[in-house]
Amino acid sequence: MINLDKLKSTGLKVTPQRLAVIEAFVELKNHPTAEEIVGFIRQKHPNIGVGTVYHILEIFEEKKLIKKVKTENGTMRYDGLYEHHHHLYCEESNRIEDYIDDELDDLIIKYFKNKKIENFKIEDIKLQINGKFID
Amino acid sequence: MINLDKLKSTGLKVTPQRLAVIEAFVELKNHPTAEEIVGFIRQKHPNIGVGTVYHILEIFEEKKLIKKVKTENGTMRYDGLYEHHHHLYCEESNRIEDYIDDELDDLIIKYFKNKKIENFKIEDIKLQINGKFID
DNA sequence: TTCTTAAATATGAATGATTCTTATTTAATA
DNA sequence: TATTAAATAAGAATCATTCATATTTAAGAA
Repeated sequence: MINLDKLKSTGLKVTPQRLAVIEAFVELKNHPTAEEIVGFIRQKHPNIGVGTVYHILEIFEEKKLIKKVKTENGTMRYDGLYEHHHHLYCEESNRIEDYIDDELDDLIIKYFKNKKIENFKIEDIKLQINGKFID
Repeated sequence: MINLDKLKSTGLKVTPQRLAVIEAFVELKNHPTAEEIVGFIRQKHPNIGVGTVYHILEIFEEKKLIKKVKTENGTMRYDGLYEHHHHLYCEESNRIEDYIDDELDDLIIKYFKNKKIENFKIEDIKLQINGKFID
């Protein structure tokens, strides 16, 4: 998950707005949209600009601190976890959770060691696991 | 792949515009955007409305004739193949190809028969296979 | 500490894909 | 052939995102 140290290690300037975006990722669960992040931050910093947040998110993505998550309806959501992982989706509730499973990754890697896809060189495989959360 | 018979079997009206959208799916490869579909159709039917195409695509999706494909940059693309399948993506060229692999599906289903995900009931699993096309 | 400067931010206008509204037309059927 | 619900064309409206610009600021240098 994104944090201050990771931000510092990129060489980017540490600004109150960037700290606020990081805080938003820590506090907000479920892969927030840009608007949700702005809403969260405005509780404490009412003057943050929407454009600024979009800009910060873009920069953070470039620096591999966060990932964009495309959703069914088109609006972007953002994931504070950059490292390789999969997603659990519930279309009903719109909830998204990260799913990490090294054993599964191994299984799939092994599978594609034997069975090549013609005309395609695989670099990365992500699973979109659709279903329902039970709680 | 979508075709006239499938359209008829939904009970929807068969209109020239809908036939043209079906033709666009058959002719255009690589999961076209709404704009690309409009462009293709306008070669023969210059007066088709953009809103009409969006409306047809929405209806077709509801009736399970096509699928929406979300892309990295946000604009929707459409897939004339509805049946369960995976996608090969190349971020460089923006090309998307369908990938069908029953053996792989079996493997994954078996895996999740043993290893349940806590608090989640799986309904469907799709793979996003990122890499490069070689031709 | 103060200065310097490139980088970051706020603001609001612009864009572009998609949706909506409304009047008109048409496919299907009786 | 007449009827009618559904489909379409046209263009306005929306909404997320991007862009342009003037202002401010973080971080390193002096």
